Formats: sequence, C-alpha cells, structure tokens
Amino acid sequence: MDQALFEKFVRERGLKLTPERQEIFGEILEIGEPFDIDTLLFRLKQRNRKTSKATIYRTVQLLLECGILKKLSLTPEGNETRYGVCVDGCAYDNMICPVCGKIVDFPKDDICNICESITGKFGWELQSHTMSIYALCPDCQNKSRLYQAKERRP
Amino acid sequence: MDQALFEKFVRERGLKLTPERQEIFGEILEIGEPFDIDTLLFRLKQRNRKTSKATIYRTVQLLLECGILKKLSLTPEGNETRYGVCVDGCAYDNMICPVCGKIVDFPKDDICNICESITGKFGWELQSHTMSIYALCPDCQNKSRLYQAKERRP
DNA sequence: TAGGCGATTGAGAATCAGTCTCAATAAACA
DNA sequence: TGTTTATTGAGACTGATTCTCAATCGCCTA
Repeated sequence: MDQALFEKFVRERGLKLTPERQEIFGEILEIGEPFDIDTLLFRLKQRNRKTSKATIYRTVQLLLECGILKKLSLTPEGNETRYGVCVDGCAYDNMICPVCGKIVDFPKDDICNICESITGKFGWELQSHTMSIYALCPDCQNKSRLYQAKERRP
Repeated sequence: MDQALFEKFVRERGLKLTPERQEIFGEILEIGEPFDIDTLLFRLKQRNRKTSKATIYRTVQLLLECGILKKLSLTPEGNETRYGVCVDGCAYDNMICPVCGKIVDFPKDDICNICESITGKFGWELQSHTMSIYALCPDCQNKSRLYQAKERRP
C-alpha cells in the first residue's frame, strides 16, 4: 500500500486528491503500526499541519470504506479503538497483546473455512467476519516473569 | 443462568444484593435476546421502576466482569452495541444478521483450537478471543429475494 | 433487632469520541 | 483562466457512557 494506490482509490471514487488527504495517509504509513486518532492528530500538529479533527475522521472513514484501514480494539470489551493498515486486502483478523498493544496479522484461511462451514450449517449467507485473539506477546511474557521473580524476593 | 447464580456472583465479590441489581438482571433474562441499554431502560420504566441510567450501566459493567454478559456489535465497524447473556461460560463467538439484528451462538471448539495453534506458532500466550460472523439470516434472505422480485416488475 | 459502617443509588453534570454545520477555499475540468 | 463542486477548518453539537455527591439502604455485629 502506497501513495500511488491511495491516489487510485480516491480518483476511482470521483473524489479529489487534496494535500490533506495525502498528508494524513502519508502520516499513517509513517507511523507504521496501529494508531489512534489522537496520535495522528498530534503527529500532524508536530509537523505544523493545521489539519482539523473533522478532516482526519473523514479521511479515516474513507480509508475504512476503501478497505485500506481496519478498525481494531485493544480489549475484548471493545474499548480503546485503534486503526491498522490492512496488509492483505481482507481482514479484521489479528492477534493483539493487551499489555503493550502490539498487533500482528495471521493467515486467515482456516478462519474463513470455519465461517463458511458454520453459516452453511445454519443456512445463513456469509457476508464477513471479525476475529481478534488476545494474547501476551513474548516481550510481555518475559517482563511478567521478571516482575514475578522480583516479587518473590523478601 | 438464574437469579440464584447471580446472587452467588454478587456475594462472592463482597457486593451487596440490592433490589435494583436483581431487577436489572431479571429484566435481562426476561428480554431473552441481545439488548441495548435503551431497551433495558425503557422496559424497566414501563414496570414503574425508577432505576437510573447510571445504575443500569454499573450493573451491566458488573455482569460483563462476571462473564455473565458479553458485549456484541451489530456491524464489523463496531457501531451499535448490544449485550448478550453468555450461555456457555466462554464466548464472544456469535453469528449476527446485520439486517434484523438476530444473533445466534455456535459451537466454538474449532475456533478455540485454531486460536491455540496460531498463538503457539507465534510464541504468544493465549488469553481470550472474540469472533463475530456477519451473515444474512434465512428470514432476511427471503425478504431480500421477495424485494428483488418486485423490483424487477415494470 | 437496632446501630453503624460502607457500599449503592439517583439525578444530573461532565466527559469523550465522533459528527455536523457552514462559510471560505481549492481541485478538477473545460 | 473561469466555473463548478467537493473539501476544508473551527467549533458547535450529539449521544453514549462515566462521574459526582448527598441521601439511602444492605449487611454485619452486638
């Protein structure tokens, strides 16, 4: 995913390629990991962009509709919204570390097969799915072990 | 899940068993399907309960923490929050019809296996997962077909 | 069974993320 | 370059959820 592809998306929809849209998309690529709106706003401010909150929300919405971004959640309860760049085109499937917020994608073939088998069994017509796995990443497992070791000392 | 079990949950946590909590939980059982906060508020009002919004939110939060309720979403974008009673103890797994809002649970063994295989592969430590399938239920498929048939007529 | 402590409540204020409004601006096309 | 039309910024607004705090009430102990 790059600026050229984004430009294509925008033009295909008969929309205008404004500097704001390009800057927002560029900054998202620059961040390189799932982000929240405030982070995006802050980083654009730091670059002396006066991009407004409204435009950021509007552009993120556009990117969601294009399938370039996906909406994530740091917890199963659905708090703490983040947005991540959609690597493989599909994909609300990801694995999230609730401690540090790290997010990784994983191959989703198995999941898709299961979805089809389940909807088929009930006579429903599959449209889409979302799947999030919440798990401790290796780094946080180590930190947690160190912490517990310290705790045990007198 | 019944009032006795709820009482047990409340007492185990050193909380007080108030009439408000019992009424809210009772109404949730009465509704018998995934609900939103406004519906709950409205139905309690109809019964001449003056239960406040704040107490409803607090009790729902409590039920979420106990694992009695689960938070659902009618769309992959995460709008339209609903709460459903957790039938089997686990379970953020469900199949949702985005047209009529119908929600059904499905056996989650396959999903759990996949989660373990994925976290294992990456060296992460599985904590939990959520899975939602969005699909047209048979009723809405039929309605949609009828509608399309009518549209085709001159 | 009464007394007292501390949790819980109701009402409305406060917060917060996200959306809307509208006049000014600027992209796109001729 | 001019015209049309979408887009923008700033801040008001919205709706869902949380917070505040004085009044109330469940629950434990005597």
